[in-house]
Amino acid sequence: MDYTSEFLKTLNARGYIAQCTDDKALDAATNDGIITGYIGYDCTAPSLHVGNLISILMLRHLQQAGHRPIVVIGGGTTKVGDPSGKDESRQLLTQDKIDENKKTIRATFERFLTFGDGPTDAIMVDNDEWLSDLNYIEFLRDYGRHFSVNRMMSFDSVKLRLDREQPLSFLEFNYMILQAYDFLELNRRYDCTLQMGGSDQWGNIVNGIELTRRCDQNSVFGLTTNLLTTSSGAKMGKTAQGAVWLNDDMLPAYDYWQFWRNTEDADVGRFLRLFTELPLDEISRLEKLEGAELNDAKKILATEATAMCHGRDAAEKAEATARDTFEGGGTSADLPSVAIEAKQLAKGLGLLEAFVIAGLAKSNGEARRLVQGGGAKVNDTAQDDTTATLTEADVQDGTIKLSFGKKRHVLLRP
RNA sequence: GGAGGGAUGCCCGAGUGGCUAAAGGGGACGGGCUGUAAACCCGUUGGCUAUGCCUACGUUGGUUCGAAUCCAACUCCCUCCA
Repeated sequence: MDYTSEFLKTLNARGYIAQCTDDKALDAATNDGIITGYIGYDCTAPSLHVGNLISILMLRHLQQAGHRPIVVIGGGTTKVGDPSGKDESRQLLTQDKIDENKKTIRATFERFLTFGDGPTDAIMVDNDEWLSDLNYIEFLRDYGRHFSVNRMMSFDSVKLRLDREQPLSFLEFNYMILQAYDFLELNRRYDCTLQMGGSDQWGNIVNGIELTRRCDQNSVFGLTTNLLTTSSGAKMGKTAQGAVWLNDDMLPAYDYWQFWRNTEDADVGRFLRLFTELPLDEISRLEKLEGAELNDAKKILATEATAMCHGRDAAEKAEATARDTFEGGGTSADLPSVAIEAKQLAKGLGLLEAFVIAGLAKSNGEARRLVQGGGAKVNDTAQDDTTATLTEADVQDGTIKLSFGKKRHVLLRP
């Protein structure tokens, strides 16, 4: 449909929207004045990853369009565990671990949103505040009666698990009720009328909307985005090292830049619209580039996306480092580096061990296979001897450059 | 509570006394081709002080020269019955 509000027009033009519970009414509401919208994040890991990025950017667009975003940290719901999209119960996290994760996740949002006390300033709340104090019997009588088990069984998050004959604990079964209650509570506390999320959250969101209507007769909205996949259908956000984290102590800005730089051709336009804030006509020009020229668009994508997450300086530094490394064929002093002791070189550091110390290989065995497969380089020279050692003679300009394949490089600094 | 079925490497899944560090597939990684892309082709995919040693087929014991494979007990899951 054709939207009239700035918020929905932007999301639509940039390809964010998958489903909306009532897009006409939401369009009208966002035109009418400031609305408050929220997205919840469970703290199952110490950092969010690119899979969460779309939703974070939706909050950002919400704020830029003159509305108020709420970030809900799932301190309470994490204790239960969302069964959506998972085959098996996740291991339950300890309270300590949850608290720790909460702390490190918070920082990420400050890059993307403006927090404060103003009418459109973002706020962050933890659902542990209201969930942990619930009284079981009271909760069941007040809210549990609004949920039909028959209906709950039909939601994908539950149905998929049952169809695949995977166990679903009663604990997890309650997740959707708690998330629904979150929405009701946010509506009461902050007049929040919109919940957004990935399309896997559709069921949970709809439950919250219904609960709010049944309890308080308020009508609220849900809006979802498509889950992020590459054109070739692969789940996005995994690299050799694991997930693509947003916190730079989990993944350096250089590696984050590299992640975007390696985008598939077919995804460039889509990603530029979703993950950068370049004007749309500029994007349509970039995505029309063909062949090797498309690489220029990928560099812009990488730099813009990295700038938003790690700052413009870090992004440009990553770009320069990549240029030196890949196009200059040389070594940039800004590649990720690992310190080693001079003593180790004096007595000769095993080649395999060096790769492990650098964090490029998980074990000597992996390093050995790399050498045997012809993918190991020292100072850009291929290595074929698994028993070789590194000495002071290998130090060039104060470092030894180790390469794992063509793309992953680390400098050892004695 | 009863009856039956199941648990294998990152995932799926074959194996039902020695030839099994365990077929096959997926994923991942490396190489080739390219454009730091995709597709395709080739290779690798438990660890180590390495012509050997250690760990591994739910857990713990047992039988055997030898067990993922046979036996017992236990744990967990699934299906049906009550």
